[in-house]
Amino acid sequence: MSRITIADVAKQAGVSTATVSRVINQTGPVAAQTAARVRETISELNYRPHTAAKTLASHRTNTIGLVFPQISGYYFAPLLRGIASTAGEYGFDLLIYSVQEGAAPRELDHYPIGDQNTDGLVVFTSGLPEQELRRLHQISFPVVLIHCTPPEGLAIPSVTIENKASARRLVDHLIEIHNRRHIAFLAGPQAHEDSYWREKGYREALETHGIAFDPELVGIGGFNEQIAQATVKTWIREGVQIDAIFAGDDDSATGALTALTQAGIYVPEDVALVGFDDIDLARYLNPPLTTVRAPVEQVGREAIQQLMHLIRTGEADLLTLLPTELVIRRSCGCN
Amino acid sequence: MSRITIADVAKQAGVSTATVSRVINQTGPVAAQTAARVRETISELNYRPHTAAKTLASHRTNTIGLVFPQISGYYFAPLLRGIASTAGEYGFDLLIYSVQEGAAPRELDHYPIGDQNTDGLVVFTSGLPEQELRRLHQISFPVVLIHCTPPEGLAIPSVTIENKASARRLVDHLIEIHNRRHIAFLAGPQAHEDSYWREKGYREALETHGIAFDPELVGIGGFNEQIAQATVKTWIREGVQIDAIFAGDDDSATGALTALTQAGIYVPEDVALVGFDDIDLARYLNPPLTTVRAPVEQVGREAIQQLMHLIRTGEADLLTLLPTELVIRRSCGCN
DNA sequence: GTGAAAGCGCTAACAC
DNA sequence: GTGTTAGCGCTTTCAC
Repeated sequence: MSRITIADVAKQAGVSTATVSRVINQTGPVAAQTAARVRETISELNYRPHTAAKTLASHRTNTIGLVFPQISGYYFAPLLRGIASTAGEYGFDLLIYSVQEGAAPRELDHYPIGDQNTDGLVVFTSGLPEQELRRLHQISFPVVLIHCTPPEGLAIPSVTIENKASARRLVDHLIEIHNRRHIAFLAGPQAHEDSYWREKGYREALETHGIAFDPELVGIGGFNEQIAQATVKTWIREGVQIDAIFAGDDDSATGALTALTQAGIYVPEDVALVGFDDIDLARYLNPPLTTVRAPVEQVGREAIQQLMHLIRTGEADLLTLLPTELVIRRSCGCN
Repeated sequence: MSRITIADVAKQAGVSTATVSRVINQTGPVAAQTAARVRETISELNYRPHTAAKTLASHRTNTIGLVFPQISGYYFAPLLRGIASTAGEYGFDLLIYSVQEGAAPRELDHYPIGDQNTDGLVVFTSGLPEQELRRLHQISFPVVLIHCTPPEGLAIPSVTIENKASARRLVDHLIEIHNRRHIAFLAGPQAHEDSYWREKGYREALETHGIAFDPELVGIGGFNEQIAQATVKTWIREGVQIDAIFAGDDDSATGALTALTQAGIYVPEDVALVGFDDIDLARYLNPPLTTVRAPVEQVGREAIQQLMHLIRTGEADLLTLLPTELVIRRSCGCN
């Protein structure tokens, strides 16, 4: 049962392998009649071109790679959906590699994904160490970053969402509509870019409204329910004066809500609460959570589009910022 | 900037390409000293073997393929995590293909994933049409199915979860502990295997307890919140007598809960409610939902393990059934 | 323990 | 419009 090759097809159809190749790839002219005969033979023989041979000969893998630090979180599925479907539309296959959680870091000289087996890479947040990123950049290998700024001096295109502006609008809303002045912020993990910009928006909103920034009111949320809950508990115990909480993401908002509720503090009457992300759960919380929605799937689509552009032309937009949208529910005090 | 090849390494290290290949793949004996020199040269030159060339020469892709009907749902991320991490542990790359939703069906003779570019496939539910499955089976290509029984006559290994037994235990619980006798079932989509077995478990529980099966009490849930809500609304309007609902999945349970609550019917006092899946939301519902938890990530791990076995030995277990676990909360009447 | 050389299945000049 | 053929970069006998 040895594999059927292009030579078999050529022989059976009474043409050369070059002609078969031409009809398959629609490269170069072939007489309509010949083409028809070849196509017939192909399906008769149930022939399928061997991907590796094609790649080796053409220097194109027709595959794009996706590197993920870990497969989890509410945004994973929609993001991958955007990426997979767009890649498919361009006729590209998708190779994915997710860094093993807690696994030993890969030896430098053997990442399973890269220029050896893809035409370009989409890298999510800190999926790849700076060194590998530099190497790829140096050999002009197409890479697009998602939710991540390139390291110093590397002009790598990136696509991400508008964090600052919507964080700011959210806090503006708290101040202007609901008259809150003592607004706490639950920060995400250290060095997390999304968290950084959300905090930035928070600070700008305060400043604009002449409210002094109080470092005491910035706590560790860790983009995590338990951590946020503990932090808010501490605030309550210590009697920190707060009339609103901007949680860095909806997970920490969920934890904050639990801490508040357990302490008999009413949301939004005593303390208004807002989050970021609009996870499924947000609308089921009690009260339903006011938050910000990001176009996650579209981030994936856009990343692939930029990557395709980069592969084809060598150029792409250095920064693509996708707009986010306020989702007003009841936890801020509305309704 | 032409690519560094094995020949460059060989030359620089003063050996033949065969020797370099041997140290890279640890195939065949090499003097320790020679090996060291070669390794040094490799990292000096920053050499990376070209995947396609390797594949072409060795007839092994070292890649496994994953076919998905669509990227969504609560189980997607953990399932993929199980698959990706296990594949990685075996040193395999992961190529994924998800059928475009609403896209025209692929031409028969060109699936982007298959024997041309992978060593084996994991297929989720109805990811691949029967015809392609038959073709692959015929050429003895390794395939493992997830959450899906192979078509008639094809002995393809599959791994899935215990639906029937836990559905039955759930309904037993409703009958024995909470004394319910008029238990409705919200079925999933037509021909959905999980739904089929869950209903089977439901029927068995009824039968065991001498409760006649009443077709009136089986409604369309569609594994969907809206559909389930509409169905339950209809039941209420028509005055169907019900003291419990077994929703085929948690999404339909959520819809059922909304319909019940809106009609002023108390859960669990008037009508007990149970679901299946244990989605994140389940514990946040009011009351928290009693349901069944499936080891989703482990399904992925197991599928890859079976596939690896199949690739290596040509054999695998025809059916792997992973146990599920009752998660008792308050919507059934407990506590 | 090591090297020479024949492919693996395809593409892409180039010639006709 | 079509055929010939030289690689693509690697693995793998087979000698030595």
